[in-house]
Amino acid sequence: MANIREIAKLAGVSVATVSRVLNDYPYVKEEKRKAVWEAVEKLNYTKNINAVHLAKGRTYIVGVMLPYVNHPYFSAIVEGISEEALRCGYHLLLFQTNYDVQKELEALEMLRMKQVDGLIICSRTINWETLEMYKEDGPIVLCEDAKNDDVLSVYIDHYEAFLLGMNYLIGKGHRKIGYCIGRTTGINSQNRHAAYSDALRKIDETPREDWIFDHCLDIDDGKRVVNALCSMKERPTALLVSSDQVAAGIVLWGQSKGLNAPDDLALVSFDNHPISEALSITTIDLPLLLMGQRAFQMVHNCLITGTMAGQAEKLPVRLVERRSV
Amino acid sequence: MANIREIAKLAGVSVATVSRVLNDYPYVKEEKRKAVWEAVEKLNYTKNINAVHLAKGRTYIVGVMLPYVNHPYFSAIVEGISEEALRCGYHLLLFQTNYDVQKELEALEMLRMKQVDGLIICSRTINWETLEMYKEDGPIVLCEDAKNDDVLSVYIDHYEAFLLGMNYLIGKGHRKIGYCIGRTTGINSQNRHAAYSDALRKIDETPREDWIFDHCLDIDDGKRVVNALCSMKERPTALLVSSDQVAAGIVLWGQSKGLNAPDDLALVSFDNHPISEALSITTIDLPLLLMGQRAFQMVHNCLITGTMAGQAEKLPVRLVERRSV
DNA sequence: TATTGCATTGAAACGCATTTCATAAATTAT
DNA sequence: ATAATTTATGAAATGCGTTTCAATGCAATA
Repeated sequence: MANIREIAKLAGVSVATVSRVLNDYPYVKEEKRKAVWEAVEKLNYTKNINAVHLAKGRTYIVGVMLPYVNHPYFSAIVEGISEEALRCGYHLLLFQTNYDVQKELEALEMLRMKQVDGLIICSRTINWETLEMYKEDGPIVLCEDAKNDDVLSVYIDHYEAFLLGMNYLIGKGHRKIGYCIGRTTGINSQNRHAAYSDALRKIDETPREDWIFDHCLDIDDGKRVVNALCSMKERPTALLVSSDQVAAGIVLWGQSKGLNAPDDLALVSFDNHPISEALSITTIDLPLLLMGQRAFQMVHNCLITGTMAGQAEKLPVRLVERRSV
Repeated sequence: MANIREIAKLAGVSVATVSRVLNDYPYVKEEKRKAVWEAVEKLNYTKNINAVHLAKGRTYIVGVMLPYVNHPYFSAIVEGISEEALRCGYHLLLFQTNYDVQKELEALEMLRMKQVDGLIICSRTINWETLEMYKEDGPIVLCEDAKNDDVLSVYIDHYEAFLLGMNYLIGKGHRKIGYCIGRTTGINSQNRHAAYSDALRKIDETPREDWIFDHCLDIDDGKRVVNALCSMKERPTALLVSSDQVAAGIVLWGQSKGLNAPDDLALVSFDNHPISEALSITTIDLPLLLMGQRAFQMVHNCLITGTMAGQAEKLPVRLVERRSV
């Protein structure tokens, strides 16, 4: 593979001039410019981008840390990030973690090693203190409530969103309410649990452990929830479900068990994925695409301005009334 | 940021020795090893990975070219790739193309520039000849039928799969059959159309243009198809649908229009996504996760053995009978 | 004791593009 | 016509880790 020095020699100019031509800088005579392009053509030259990265100290790559990709929640965020990245000439490096702290650390190390110019964290397990150790290494944007102003974040206030759902159900007369969630750890989940408890406390009800369904991510999990509900002596009259996918599973598997929404079980879920519309599920719209877009914009903004002032942006949610309540 | 030379100076050894320690090579006295680690600690040293990439001529990154990520079909493939990549210590760089040739070329250029060690193409628009120009630059694996032995591919024989679906419907007595597809260009789509035509010809039916629904990707598109069907004087009795998502949309939106499966419209779709089970849709299982895994393994195999012998691996499909026919 | 061989270690070359600094030539301004 | 700019161009430094090659030291075999 030819390098820039060979081009310089063949074109009869210096490497600096070749670099100028290649990067479209002014102050190069037209004839030399032509000579360089001809040499490039003749030797079939292509830049070694790793040398460029080394010299520039930049890669124009942003890392995306997430537990997994094949879930609508995360792929929607990634789509948003990707859209913006594309527009700005950046690429995305995926760090799939499965919530493994070791893998999360690896992603952070990659920021330090300059593999990526910035990092977007869609979800995490790693603690706050560890995260802070990498603040100097490049912009990090969290897609969750940072509760902390010295880091960048774009987030959905899941306390508020859950409260919105709870109050809606309570307003419809429900008092025996449970919920489904992807995992119980994680800041989003904790916020949601707090909203759940607080809302119940207001109507003098106590949270019931057995009405909280963990590990609910996909349609299949709805089946599990339906089965569990069917074998309960006392069951909730309503569920708040953290994902439309799970709610869809509950609706569909519920039908086959004679557990119909909204009469036997009212449902309010989250995302406003097309599936919720098709199934007439009342849902709380989450601007996931927008969250991804804003996250990238924040990283990008830091990169071009050089400032890293912490800022947190809360995105609005909206209840979409349909027929599952 | 400290570099390897400063570490060497502080530890009182040569840079070669530092490199040996850092990379865990033998033949370094224990005391020097310790001195190096201490210097690393003291100066808070981290490798600049771009220098490593430049020196090694490898990045341990594999590129993934796809039109978009937020569709279950592609996110399943990416999940498979990612799983294997993780196991082998590789990372994934996303090239989202939206089927734009310019963007596809960019991904290929990144292979040439050594940004990535290999490339997996999930779907493409770019033509065969262009693709071949990058063969020398590193392993490229196609996730579609290459019909050509001098490139690597893992694929689902969509001709065969579509034929399987068609014959199943025909066996059930259907003769007026249409189909839904994501796009009409693309090799997979062409194969499917060929199977459709061939199957109809066998029973002396002619393909009907207005029973072929293009741009069908998501649940929403099912709505469009239902609306179109409802306003037809003569409508098909069965549809082959290239994605479970679309089939789900057709089933659900069909219900609200009094168009019920299987009586008013029989459906056979593809993927065997959980949603098809929940809706009892007869589907043809596509091993997407496996396809992703095998694709990565092929790239990886080329990288470690250095051989690039073209090979094509066909993955099996399987009809899952349920109640939409 | 002479010799083969492994353990250790460092100097220097290598991968390659970007960028700064100094210089020279060509214009424009005074 | 002279000073002040602007245009053009190359040498050399810079970013930084890996790897090869030669050399030295020390132990084991002949």
